[in-house]
Amino acid sequence: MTLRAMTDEAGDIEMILGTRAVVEMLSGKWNVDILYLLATGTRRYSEVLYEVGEISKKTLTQTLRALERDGLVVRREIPGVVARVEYSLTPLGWSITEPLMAMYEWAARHLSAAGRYGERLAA
Amino acid sequence: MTLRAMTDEAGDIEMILGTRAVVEMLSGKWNVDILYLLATGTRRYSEVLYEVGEISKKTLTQTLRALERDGLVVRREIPGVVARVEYSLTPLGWSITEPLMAMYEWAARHLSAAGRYGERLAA
DNA sequence: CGGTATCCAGCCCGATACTG
DNA sequence: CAGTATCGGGCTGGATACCG
Repeated sequence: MTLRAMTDEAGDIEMILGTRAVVEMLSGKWNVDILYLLATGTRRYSEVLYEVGEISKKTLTQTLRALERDGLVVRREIPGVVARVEYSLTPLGWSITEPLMAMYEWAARHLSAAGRYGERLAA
Repeated sequence: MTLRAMTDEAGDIEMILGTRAVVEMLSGKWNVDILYLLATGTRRYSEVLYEVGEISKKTLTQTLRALERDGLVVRREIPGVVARVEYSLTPLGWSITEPLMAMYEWAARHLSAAGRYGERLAA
C-alpha cells in the first residue's frame, strides 16, 4: 500500500500517532536487540544479560519492564528454591517482527550498500 | 519474508544494526511528523514550523539537520532578497515511507483496537 | 538468581532572546 | 525569514552496592 492511498483513507493524525507509537516501543538502546534475541527463543534473565552484552542489570530490567507494559514480552516466574524468571515474546511481540523485518530489509537495501550503519552502533 | 527465513541468510548482528539504524533515524519527538508532512509536499521552514505545531525553532532546525545528515531530507536555499529555504524528501526519504507504512499498519491492526495509542496494552 | 537503591553524567528538548 | 545563542529542566542510561 502506498503513502498516498493511505492518506486517503486514514487521517494523517492517526498515521502519525500509530507510527510514533511503534517507534517509541522500539526506541531505547536495547529494545531491538532484546526483541530479536527473544525471537530466537525464551531466555532467563541472566541469559539475556549475558547474551545482549554490555547492558547493565538496571537497564535490562527497565527495558524488559517497558516491553512487558507494551505487551510485547511476557515475564514468567518459575517456582523453585532459587529465583528463576523467563522472558519470551507474546503473540503481539511476534507480530511486531513484521515491521521489524520491513525496517531491516529497507536498511539492507538502502544503507548497507553505502556502509552507512557500521558506525551507528558498535555492539 | 519471515524472521526465521531472515535469520538463516543474514547475520543476526546485521539485522540488529540495520533495524536499529532505522529506529534511530526515526527516533526523536518530531521526526515522524516531519517526514509525513514532507511526504505531502515540499515546505518552507516557516511552514514546517507552523504545521508541525508546538515545536520550537531550535528543535525544528536540529531535527531537520539530522534528517538531512541521514539523507532523508534535502535543504534548498532559494536566492532572493529575504532568506527562503525549502525542505523536501529525497528519494531515500520517499523510500523510507515503506517501513513507515508497515509500522502504521501494524499499529492500526494491533493497537488502535485497544483504544488510544498513548495507552499501554494488556498482554 | 534476579532484581532494587542510590548517585550521577549526558543529552534531548523547550523557552527566550537576538541576528543577517 | 530562517535561523543561532544561551540557559536550564527532565529523562535516559550507566556504575556500584546491597537484598530476598
